[in-house]
Amino acid sequence: MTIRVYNTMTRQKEEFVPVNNNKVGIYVCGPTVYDYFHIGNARIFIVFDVIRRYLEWRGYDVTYVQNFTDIDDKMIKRAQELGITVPELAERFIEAYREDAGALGVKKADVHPRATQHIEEIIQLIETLMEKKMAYNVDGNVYFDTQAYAQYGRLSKQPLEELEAGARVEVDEQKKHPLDFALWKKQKPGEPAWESPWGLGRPGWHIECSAMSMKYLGDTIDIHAGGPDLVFPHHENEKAQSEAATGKPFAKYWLHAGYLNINKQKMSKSLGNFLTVRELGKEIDPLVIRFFMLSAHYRNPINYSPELLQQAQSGLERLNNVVYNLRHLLTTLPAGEEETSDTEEKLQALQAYRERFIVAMDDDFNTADALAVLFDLARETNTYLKKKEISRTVVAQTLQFFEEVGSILGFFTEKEDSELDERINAMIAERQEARARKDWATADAIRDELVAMGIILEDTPQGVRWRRK
RNA sequence: GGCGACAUAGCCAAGUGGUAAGGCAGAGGACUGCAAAUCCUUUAUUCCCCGGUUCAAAUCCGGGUGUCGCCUCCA
Repeated sequence: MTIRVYNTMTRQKEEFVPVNNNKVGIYVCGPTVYDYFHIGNARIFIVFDVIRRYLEWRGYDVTYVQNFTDIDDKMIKRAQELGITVPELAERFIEAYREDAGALGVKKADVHPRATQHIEEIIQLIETLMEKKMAYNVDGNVYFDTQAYAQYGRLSKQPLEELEAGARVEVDEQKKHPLDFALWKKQKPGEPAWESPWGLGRPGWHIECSAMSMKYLGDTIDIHAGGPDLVFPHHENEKAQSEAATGKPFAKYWLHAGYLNINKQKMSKSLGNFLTVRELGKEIDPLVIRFFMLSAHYRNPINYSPELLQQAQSGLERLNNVVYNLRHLLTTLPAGEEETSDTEEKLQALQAYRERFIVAMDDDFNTADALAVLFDLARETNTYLKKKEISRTVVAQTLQFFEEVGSILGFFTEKEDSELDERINAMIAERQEARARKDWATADAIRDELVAMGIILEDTPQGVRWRRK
């Protein structure tokens, strides 16, 4: 079986074949660290985190790079507003990124390069472009010459004439062509700047990704990913400058997720209609946000509303419950019941679920379909757990499967907090005694007390089970 | 003006030629001391509309309508 991915470049699904055998290089355009990121940004981090984990699970040796843009106009402006330096600003929000992304279950990238730590590489790349006459310097500002690169516009499928006609960009008299973009920006008074062959200045936005991508992943990477609004001009420009410099394809597959909308409008900083993970995470388990994102295909637009998040929470709880139940049963099921008459049949059924999961994910990472497979298995498992004879082997392997796919999707990790367990168990024992003598009032009082502590009790044929929240 | 995406039940959502997955919510039932969790039943003769191709279309083609996005910093 092979994985198929939708490539923005060709506008169709293609068979996924890495450039170098088993090695896969992925570069995802990361955040500009001038503020907390919002749930629209979060979608990108989550979606490509899952794609990364899935490729790893499928046996690829993945190197995952996600940058931090720590110098640009917005950084400078925000630092001034807050009365701190640009590096201080960057530090603050990189730390915030780590916390928020971590809460969402997003793994750290193998490398999180920062633009300001790669000025040398950026300058070298610009020099290469100057030597090749693909860039020109006007009084300390260096621009990429889009007219010198024949393929410009191919990624975004934008005819050059139309881009020009529709351009509402303010005319920069220095540029030879309106579409030309800055590789190096001359320092303005009070701005951070670095030495360069063209004088003091700072890198343009697009060039940092090219330079860092090449440094960590080579001239041609397998997957270059980002938000849909990066297709043009950011990725188009990255592609142009990179390929102009190396003469090689920059990325084999271009992946772009869909928007996260709110009230049917794109959520964005500039529209001011955004909701940060930091804020929302106070009201709801951030993993619910993650589940919500994965409940639709990553390329489709999804609309945010509190009601939909509520739906997602219910759905995730259903899956969490079956995993809780399996874990609980594994601790209470007596030894010596490894197999029952239908063990073989159940294990085969489990194998079929595994295959369905793979088919779904192989098809352009269809997490919505993959979750449906888990819901089907959840129903079958719940039914099985009501039976008189339960095979320990089936329980263990079903749990193992849930935990395995959980490690791809980012769910079902066991939370440990043993310090409370003892007290909870004592209260449960006390309640059981009350129940034994049919003292329902005491039993219910203890249960209410536990609920107040965030513990939910369930009386099951296999004993009392408790879980958090 | 150019380019593009999307339109499936009350809500969310998969499905790209073979006769509508899954989740949430609702209703009824089972289980339970009561709950919780769970299970069963139930909710689209139909996939925005109109044509066409085909034995067969939600799926392909043409036209239309609607919503959104990109073309400017944005994930």
